[in-house]
Amino acid sequence: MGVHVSELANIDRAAESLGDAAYREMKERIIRGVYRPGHKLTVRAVAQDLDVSTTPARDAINRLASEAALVYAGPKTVVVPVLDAKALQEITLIRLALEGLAAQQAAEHVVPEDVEALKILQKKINSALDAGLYADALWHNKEFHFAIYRLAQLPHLVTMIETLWLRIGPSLHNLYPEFAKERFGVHNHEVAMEALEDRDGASVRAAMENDIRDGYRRLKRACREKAILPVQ
Amino acid sequence: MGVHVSELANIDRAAESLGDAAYREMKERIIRGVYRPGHKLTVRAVAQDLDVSTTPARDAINRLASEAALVYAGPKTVVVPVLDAKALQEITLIRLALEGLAAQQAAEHVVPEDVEALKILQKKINSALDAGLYADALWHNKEFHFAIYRLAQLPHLVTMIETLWLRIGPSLHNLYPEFAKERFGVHNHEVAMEALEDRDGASVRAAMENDIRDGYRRLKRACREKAILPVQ
DNA sequence: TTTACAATTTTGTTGCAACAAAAATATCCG
DNA sequence: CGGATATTTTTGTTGCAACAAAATTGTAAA
Repeated sequence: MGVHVSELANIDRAAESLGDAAYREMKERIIRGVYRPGHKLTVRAVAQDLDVSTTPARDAINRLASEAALVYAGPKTVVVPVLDAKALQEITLIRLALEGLAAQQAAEHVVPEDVEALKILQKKINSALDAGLYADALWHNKEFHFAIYRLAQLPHLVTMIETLWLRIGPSLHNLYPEFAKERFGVHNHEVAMEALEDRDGASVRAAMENDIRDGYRRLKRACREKAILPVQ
Repeated sequence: MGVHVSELANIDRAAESLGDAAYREMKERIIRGVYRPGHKLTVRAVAQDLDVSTTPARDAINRLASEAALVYAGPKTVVVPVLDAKALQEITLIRLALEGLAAQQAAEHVVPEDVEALKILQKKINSALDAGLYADALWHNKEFHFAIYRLAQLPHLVTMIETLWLRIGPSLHNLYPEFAKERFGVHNHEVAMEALEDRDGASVRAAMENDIRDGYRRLKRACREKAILPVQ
């Protein structure tokens, strides 16, 4: 078995197995929109992409499929999921419950420094929108949300929310710039930060729930106007 | 042509692979308490138990670990999770959010035949308790809960709830018969069924939330009184 | 041209051996 | 005997070849 150059990037991850690294890399690519909805993934193609053998590639694909970040489209075909209205609605319902809970609990542990960090993240979102870098804006938006959710100090909950974002993430990239142009969530984010400063859990929850609902409406509208066609 | 996520339930997947079968079998054993909390699982031991090679055994272990149904207790050791107070509290919080949502939505789709089926399940719970078959009572209790949750017709949600039950399941078996003796949930279940007959979502949710909270209290108390020591 | 069917290629799965890291055991020296 | 060190065993990981099933391509007859 060969030693790979990827060790240059992360020295301290020597303990991580190739399968775990492949999983992380694939997850990142899915979230960042490298693989578009409908894209078919094969063990050997992924292995070649990541420069590993079939075993770690298969490990990564299976793990992502078991989290529903990838879905089975046939007996021997795994694809990046294509969101339809029904799935979008269900995932939004679950997101409201879980992210609402995380947002509310965040108020229990927040300290002023956390809000400062959030303000910096919000600035990054705004800058990315100004520059038209919509993929970056989406990324920073994700960072903003999870910075809040992590404050709740409920690791299981954060992990579960991540799997939900993984399921809708790919479809977001088919929708910008139309989606991002409307300055998603700026107001809701401001309200959430103010509520965090007041340690007002109910208001934090309300703000984040509004953000999720606003995103849902835009996404639903965009899905109607512009059919999301799978690639390949 | 891409496949939409909600269609996945309708697509019957081809013959089950050995890895999937191993996963199912291991999951069943964990839920039924064959492997107790703290039990260490090795690839080769599982392979021998299930009479398959190491590859499907490793697939099953990795998948269960990625769902947190098994946890890493060291660099090279996967064990059945031992519940501590903090984890129990967090999972209960998430259960309240998710199972509450499922219970409420169940009222939107319930038909009288569903309630009849629930009454039969409740009878099975009572019979098992009468006979002192506590493991059976736990099993039927699980069936009762999920029969309600499935009514919500939200497959993603049901899957997520299942992973939560998988995390606390093993520890339940360390607690009965003390745990089961108190006739868990009989009253709450009755209330839930009446609310379902009235299609009163808020009341179904309240009943199931009460059931979860009652279980949580008993579990917490039992954990305090009787330390759950890992086996081996 | 179209359709049915055979040949070929692609692809996921499975078992297994080699390897390295960790754990367990044995050994030796004070 | 005690503790440190060397040795052996256990164990997860990785790469790979063989296999069967599915998808694709090629081919020929109508």
